[in-house]
Amino acid sequence: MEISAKYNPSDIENKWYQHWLSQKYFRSVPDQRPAYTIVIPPPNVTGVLHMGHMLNNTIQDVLIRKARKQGFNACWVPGTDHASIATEAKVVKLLAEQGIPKSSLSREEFLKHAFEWKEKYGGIILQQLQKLGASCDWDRTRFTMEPSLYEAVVDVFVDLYKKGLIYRGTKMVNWDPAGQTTLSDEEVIFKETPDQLYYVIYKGVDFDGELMVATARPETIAGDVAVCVNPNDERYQGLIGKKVMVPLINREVAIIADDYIDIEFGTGVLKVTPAHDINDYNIGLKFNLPVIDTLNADGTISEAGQLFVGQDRFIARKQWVKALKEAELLSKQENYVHNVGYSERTDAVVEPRISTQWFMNMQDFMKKNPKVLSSVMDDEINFYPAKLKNTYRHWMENVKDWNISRQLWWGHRIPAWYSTTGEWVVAKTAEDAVVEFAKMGTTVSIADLTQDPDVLDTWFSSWLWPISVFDGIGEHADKTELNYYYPTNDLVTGPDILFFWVARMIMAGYEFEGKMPFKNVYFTGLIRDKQRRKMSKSLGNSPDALELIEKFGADSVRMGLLLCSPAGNDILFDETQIEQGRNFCNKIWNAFRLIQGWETNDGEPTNAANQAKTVMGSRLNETLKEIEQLFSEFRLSDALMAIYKLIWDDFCAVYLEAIKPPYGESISNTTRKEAQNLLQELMSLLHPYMPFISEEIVQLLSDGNAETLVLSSYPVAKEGQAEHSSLEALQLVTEIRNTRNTRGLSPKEALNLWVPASALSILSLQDFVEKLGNVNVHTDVATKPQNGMPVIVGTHEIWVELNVEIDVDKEREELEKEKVYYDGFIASVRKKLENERFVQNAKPEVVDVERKKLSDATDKLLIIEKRLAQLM
RNA sequence: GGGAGUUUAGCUCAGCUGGUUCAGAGCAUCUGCCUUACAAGCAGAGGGUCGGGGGUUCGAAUCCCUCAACUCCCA
Repeated sequence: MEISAKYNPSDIENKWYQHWLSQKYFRSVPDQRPAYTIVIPPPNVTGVLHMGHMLNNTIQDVLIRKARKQGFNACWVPGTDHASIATEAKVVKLLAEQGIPKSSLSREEFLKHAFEWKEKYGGIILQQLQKLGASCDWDRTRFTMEPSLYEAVVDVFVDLYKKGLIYRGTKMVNWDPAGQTTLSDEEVIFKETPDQLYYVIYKGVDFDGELMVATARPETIAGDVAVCVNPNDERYQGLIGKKVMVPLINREVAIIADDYIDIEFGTGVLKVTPAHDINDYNIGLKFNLPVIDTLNADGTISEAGQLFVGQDRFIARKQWVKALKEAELLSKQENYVHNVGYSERTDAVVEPRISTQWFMNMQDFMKKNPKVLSSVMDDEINFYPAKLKNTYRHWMENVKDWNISRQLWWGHRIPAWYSTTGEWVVAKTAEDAVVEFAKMGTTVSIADLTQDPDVLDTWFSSWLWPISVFDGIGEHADKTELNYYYPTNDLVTGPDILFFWVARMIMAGYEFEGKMPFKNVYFTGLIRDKQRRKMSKSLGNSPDALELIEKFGADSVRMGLLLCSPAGNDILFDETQIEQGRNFCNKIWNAFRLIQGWETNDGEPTNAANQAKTVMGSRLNETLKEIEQLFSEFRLSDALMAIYKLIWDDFCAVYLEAIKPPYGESISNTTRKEAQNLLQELMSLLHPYMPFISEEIVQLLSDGNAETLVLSSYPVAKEGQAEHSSLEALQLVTEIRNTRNTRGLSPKEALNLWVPASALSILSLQDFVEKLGNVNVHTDVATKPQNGMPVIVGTHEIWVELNVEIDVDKEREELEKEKVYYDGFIASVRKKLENERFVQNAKPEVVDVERKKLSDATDKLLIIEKRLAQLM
């Protein structure tokens, strides 16, 4: 059979994925085996696969595939998140393009459109994950708004309300004028923004003079209800209690004093606008000031704003500035950089706004669930990297009430019901609401009731995900599966949603299940480009994920991403990393080609082959142990590197070269079989990382009769196996090659080598060394020739015969250099050993090591000096 | 403004509680090879005052102080 010299992934990857699916290898149902569970961080229904998803899901796939092969009942639950605000915005935009304004639709009509949209686009990302090789149990695909998960969210709301942990209140909240909804504090992104600071003149009413107020927001002047100074500010001592005129609006307001005011900032005078700033709001409460809301929900000026009514706030700002200038009430303006809050979803500048919303009382919640914090701090839940524990604690200790209502239609509708008189109750259904009203002594009929129009924050459903995907929560909960799969094992996600999601899943886990939702959280880094910029659509620096898979194959992409991604570190993406993956695939492919291409004979294996087998077996065993250690620390990147080196260096460069028969000759059937078995084991080891090529090779090795690598058992290190060190033997081979290289000798010409009988570790691998170094080993040192040169390996003096003229001067020069080094080295070790304090204080092992260093170095120095003497 | 973290080879990163000839890996670079598995390859090699300064110690990349630069989180 002719095998292509290059590995071509695309056909192979599709073929195997379809096969795995059709055989239901990824399916998990509870049985007697221990479960190993991962729930996917549900991608947004509006999303398409990007680099971050690929990294994140590759890591999950590695973990779940390894667990599956290790005999766990591995269950990876996929699904999507309804992404309330982002999806609603998309649907609104799409409808607008069709000439349908949202306002022309009823809630039901709008939702019909939204669900159609979700059906059409919502699953794309999951299909894309299949290209990557994700071994999810697709039969378990869930969606945060499907009926049972929807019901769970409503039940949880009612439950928390009854427990007194949810309340309805009027507070200053974050308002997104583009999405026209409130946001939680976590959804506001603060960015340093260049702006202008305007110095506006407020004329005195009952005193001669004026006050200057520095503000970045002149368009809110109409909402001013006072100006405030610091009581200790000498400049304004006499003015406190007097009045000034609000510019252009001509409203008299009082000058009040509060030590909140920063004397240093601006002019030390603050205009108090309670409707549009949280600090002003607090001052307003303290001084019992009125609230004048000068903005509409969409960010335009309201009637109460008096001037420029209906204009957008930023246009109104310019108009205000112009008008102030014209009235000679603007003293100056200067550049000013400050932090401005932007909506995480729409990127609109967030407005502080007083509004009646639903909140979760986090202080009480945390008091009730101390494990939420302690489990992470005490490493019951492990964070990788652990440094994020600090961030977590800091947030938890300062946690604020969670605004959970959103003024949107796409989401879980809040189960609160209002009577015609404005009274309200929380109840799952209208029928229940009637009962609740009755308890309050109010008789209402269902027809009198209006349900709260708002929906819940998306994270108020996502936080249940590890429980709700197993239908383990809510009125119709069936805990059979939950009891088996929960707590889940690992969660893989980005640090950017530590608070949004990870923290809240932990909260939900303890509140509703009394148990942690997962044991380990692996935080991936962000993927950046080579210049350390974030990948973004606007920069256009994000490669198309599917194109990459198309071009290089999923295995290569997976490897390229993982090789450079220690936990928590950002990844600087560079296509050359993927090329490394591709090169590795090609290397494996060619190793396979070599083995398959050999003609076999019935003879015994050569000594070299037997020795190579010992060496390889030893390296494999060591690497298996190393990999288990690395996995236990979630060092997936290092584990992959260990496998890479095992295959490339130990298997290909050493083992295969050692067993390879001379050109045109056949190989012992036994040896070839051993090589095939080794390759199969290596592929099994690699499979979690590179599932496609490994499966292809293993099936080709067995003509398709091998058990699938998806399910076959993962290689296990043999305990107590005596490891055979090939270190000195391989070092000798390198020295021989180096000797050849520097003297321009052909690798084809065999050299004679004299090895002393004391060099046991080398002589035990004599044939192996002869094969790899192309040398003939002699042990009778007395017969060594004069025209040779010594090679020092460990403390052994090995002699190579050279049939070329030796450049004595150069030889001597090099030896002199080495002599200088060893002289210095010996001196430093001696100094250490002669230091009594060292010998007394250091651990005995350490002292012994130093003594060994001294004696080894002395031996080497002797060899060097002897050789130098010969060259004189 | 408050807090956390980072700084080791050209690049990306390992180096755990101070002590193996400890300064390492991969990639990149350089040299020599079209050796019939693989040039997407083979065989070798070079490269770092461990951010600066100070300290503790017999001994510091590792511990302490200080300065600098960068990153993230929170207000």
